[in-house]
Amino acid sequence: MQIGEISKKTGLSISTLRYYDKHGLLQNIDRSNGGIRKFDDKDLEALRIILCLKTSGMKISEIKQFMDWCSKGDTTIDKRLNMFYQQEKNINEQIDILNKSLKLIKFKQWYYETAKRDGTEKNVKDMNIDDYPDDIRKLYEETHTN
Amino acid sequence: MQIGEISKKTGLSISTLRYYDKHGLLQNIDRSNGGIRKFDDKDLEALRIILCLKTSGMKISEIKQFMDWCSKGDTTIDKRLNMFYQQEKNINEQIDILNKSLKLIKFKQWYYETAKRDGTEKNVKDMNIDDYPDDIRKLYEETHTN
DNA sequence: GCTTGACCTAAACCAAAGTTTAGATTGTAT
DNA sequence: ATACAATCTAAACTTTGGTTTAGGTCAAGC
Repeated sequence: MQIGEISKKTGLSISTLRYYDKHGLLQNIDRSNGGIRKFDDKDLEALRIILCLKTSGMKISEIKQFMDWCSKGDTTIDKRLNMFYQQEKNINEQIDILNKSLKLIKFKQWYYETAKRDGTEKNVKDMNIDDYPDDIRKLYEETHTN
Repeated sequence: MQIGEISKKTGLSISTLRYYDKHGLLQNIDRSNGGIRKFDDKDLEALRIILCLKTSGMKISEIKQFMDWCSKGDTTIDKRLNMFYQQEKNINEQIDILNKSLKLIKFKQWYYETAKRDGTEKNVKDMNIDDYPDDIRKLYEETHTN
């Protein structure tokens, strides 16, 4: 497979693929005699991991580190395993943060739904917290502490 | 409250707070006669939203758009409500992506745990998919389709 | 042999989200 | 009055993750 086909399969632009190659994320990609990159399934699998790590917030330089470990062989198995443990933690933290954001978003939805019904923000803005519906007050308290 | 105290309360650096102010995220912050910013609880509440929107992936320019709507009054209630609906969708999509990443991470944890036990990556690399444990094969199939 | 679309590199460019720097001002405490 | 920490601005700088541009090659079909 050539770079154009890989681009279509992964959704990454051709220039991004070349950028990743240049920065060491795609290690020992074959080349034709003329210098054209020849990708195989192993490269697609590497890209799957790269995309996974990238979308879960890992930096290019850290992904390169991992790829370097992969090339280095069995002596780095432990490092790679620990990286995946760490990345699991990172992802779970991100999900927690997103769920917390979601609570504030939900509260604001109620706030603006109320304002919309009233035709004005005034009433809901001046409303006493104790007069919020129970579930909304709970959201408010969870998102407005400390 | 002055900028240093707000910095401590929000965890944002002083320069970031000034950057946000400059880019219109903190609208009509009071100033002392000498020009020093005086923050109040309303500003802290605004920062709560700013942080929530930022950590859930919204760009500074989009957050500014929202703040501009807030300043514009009741005519923009609908736009603001819709923004919160849209942001809920965005967050849920992000969580989905993270959960998908988590599956590949889990698969790789098993892969490297096995390699670690064996002392080499060789066996597990060459292993037939049908010989994966059931739960792991499921993870593999969920993350290696299309 | 020639054309043509896909590919190549290096280097410049870009946007976002800040951070740093330099030099000036404020305002509180002694 | 003076010292001092905290604040101010404008402008330059930084990092990350690419994209764009310019000027070539490659290789398949006619």
